[in-house]
Amino acid sequence: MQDKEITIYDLAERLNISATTVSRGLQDHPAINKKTKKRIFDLATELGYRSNKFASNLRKQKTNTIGVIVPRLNSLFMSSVLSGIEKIVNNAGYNLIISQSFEQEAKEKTNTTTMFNSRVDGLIVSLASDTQDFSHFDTFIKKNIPVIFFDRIAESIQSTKVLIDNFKAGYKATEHLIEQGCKEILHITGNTARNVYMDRFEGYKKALSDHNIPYDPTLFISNDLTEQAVQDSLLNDVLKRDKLPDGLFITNDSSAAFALTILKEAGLKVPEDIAIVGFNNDLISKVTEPAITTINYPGNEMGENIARILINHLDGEGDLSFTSTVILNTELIVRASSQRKK
Amino acid sequence: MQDKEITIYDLAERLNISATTVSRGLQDHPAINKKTKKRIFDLATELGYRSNKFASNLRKQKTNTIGVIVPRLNSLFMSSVLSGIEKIVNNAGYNLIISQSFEQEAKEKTNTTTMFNSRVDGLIVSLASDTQDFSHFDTFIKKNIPVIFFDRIAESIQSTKVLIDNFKAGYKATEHLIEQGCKEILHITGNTARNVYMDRFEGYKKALSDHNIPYDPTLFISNDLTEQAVQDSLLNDVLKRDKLPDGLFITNDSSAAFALTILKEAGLKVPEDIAIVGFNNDLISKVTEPAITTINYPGNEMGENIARILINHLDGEGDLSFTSTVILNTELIVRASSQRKK
DNA sequence: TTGTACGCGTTATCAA
DNA sequence: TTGATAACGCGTACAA
Repeated sequence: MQDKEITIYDLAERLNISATTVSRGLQDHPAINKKTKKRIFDLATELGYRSNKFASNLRKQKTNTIGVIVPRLNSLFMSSVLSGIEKIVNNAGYNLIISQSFEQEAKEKTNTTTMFNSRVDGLIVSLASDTQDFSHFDTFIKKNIPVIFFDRIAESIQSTKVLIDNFKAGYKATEHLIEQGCKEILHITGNTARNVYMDRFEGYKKALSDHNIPYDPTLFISNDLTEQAVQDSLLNDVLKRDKLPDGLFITNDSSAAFALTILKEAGLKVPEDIAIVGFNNDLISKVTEPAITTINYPGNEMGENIARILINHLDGEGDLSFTSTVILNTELIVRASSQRKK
Repeated sequence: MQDKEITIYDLAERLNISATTVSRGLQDHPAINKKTKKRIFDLATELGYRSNKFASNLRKQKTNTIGVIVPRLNSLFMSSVLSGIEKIVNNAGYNLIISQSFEQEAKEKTNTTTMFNSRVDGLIVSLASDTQDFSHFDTFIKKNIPVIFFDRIAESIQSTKVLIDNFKAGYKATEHLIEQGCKEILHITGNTARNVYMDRFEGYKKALSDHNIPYDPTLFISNDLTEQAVQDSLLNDVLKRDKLPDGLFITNDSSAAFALTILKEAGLKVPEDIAIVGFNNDLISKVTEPAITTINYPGNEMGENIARILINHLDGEGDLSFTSTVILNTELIVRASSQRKK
């Protein structure tokens, strides 16, 4: 420690005014003389004063910190969301604490507790894929600390939710495959306990029925979408069948890329033998051979929306409509992996 | 707010002891009777007591928070590093504040200031690619707040650094291409003001000279490694040359994947016409056609190392050796994009 | 082994 | 428009 930390008392002493006035001046309090304010600010910058957040937090009982818990950071979608959140939240003077659940309920619970103990003013969560029990959020709800869920939400929790229309996206993806002439569309997806996967699945089924294609349960596979799981499902099951599917709708781009690799190795031609649609518009979908048709997720926009809602709430506005649901639009991006017709 | 927040005074009152004893008991102070401790802990859990970090921080003049500034979150490497850091840091009772510079010096400066004002106990930084001036870290150094640089470091700053041996990695990658019969090896990389790119470049040159291949400056291209830049360099320059290179060492996997796509579209065969080696072992390198040979970066290990060093320092140990440099090993992962010989 | 008393830096309250 | 004072919850020197 070289220079001692400057406090409002130091400023007050030098300016021959009270610490109260300094505090008010620093906060641009309307009742303070403009000249006094200027003197305060000038000296503050001169001496390198910085407000002590802990004293302030202690006094105000507020932390100006927002917690974020996500399953994983390593997707373009997640980092776009975070980027959006961070932008808004920073401008509003809040800090961000980020942690990952690595798709595990246990880690999610621990993280939630940590956030609680850090007294975040608000929490933003995208659920781990295997979270079944939501009691770890009860402490927040009890204390009226706002929790916003996004993307992977819990239907049963009363709280604001921000997500895309997964049903519509699933519908669009499936309909696109049908329009490309696919009749036997395989759907590989995650745990349907999670809304995102369930809704996409429902969209898939609706598109089939709207086009008079009967739903075939053997064409539905639910696993954890890891490389291993996708490989298992394809090699040990699908590729051993007598009748192979001619379309694949798989609900994330990395998995789509794995699937593509495996199918090509098995000698299938994409899109001629099997057309593929992924989900997320991650970088990876652009560089495979062929590039993968996918659903574009508005990550940044979603992040900004989440942050705005939360901050409005924290700043005391918009309190009434707090248990709302915001649904964002998605867009189908057609690439070579599914184009069989011009 | 439903339940009022419990403080050590509440506990003290109920147990008919002083707040001091409660405070000590909670901290497992040796001088406190075991039975008293037990009574304190039991009541604390019963009432849902949680320590107020702000009061504690205020009192201790320590925040138990560590700041991390990285260029971007969206690579497997970065999320592995963060994951490693988070693990160690959490176990040691610290919190993590993460922010992204998006490769911009200005944003990096702002983030640094925010971290400073949040009074982080330590800072972990990987520099933005265009950062030239490091004065924003001076405030930390002046106040003796430890700053650890990793991966993208600043040679000129006196402080602990954790990184891989980029020189060796560059050497290995290049040598591998030479062994596969390449003679005209194109090297596309980032801003060589940054150590990671400069060192890989030096490794590249050394490998060439050790194998008696003269260094050809026209085979060296430095850009920002974005999709656009890679495309420009290849389409508007390299592919128009009379003599095409027969090897490409490009220092990140996304760029390698872009390059691969572009070269294939231009009618070149990989690895027959041109063999490719990337860098990072990101997911993307596994799913391209062909899969890309790359350098595996020990992200997790790096993260854990960084965190351990920092925490040891903060806890008062290892103070002497604080300006050390830790270098981790890398490994070449050979895939189809470079294999021309068996 | 336990308790008293004070201070960390800020802000809310009340008074001037 | 400004000031005096107390309080936020905790940790610690000193005392017992």
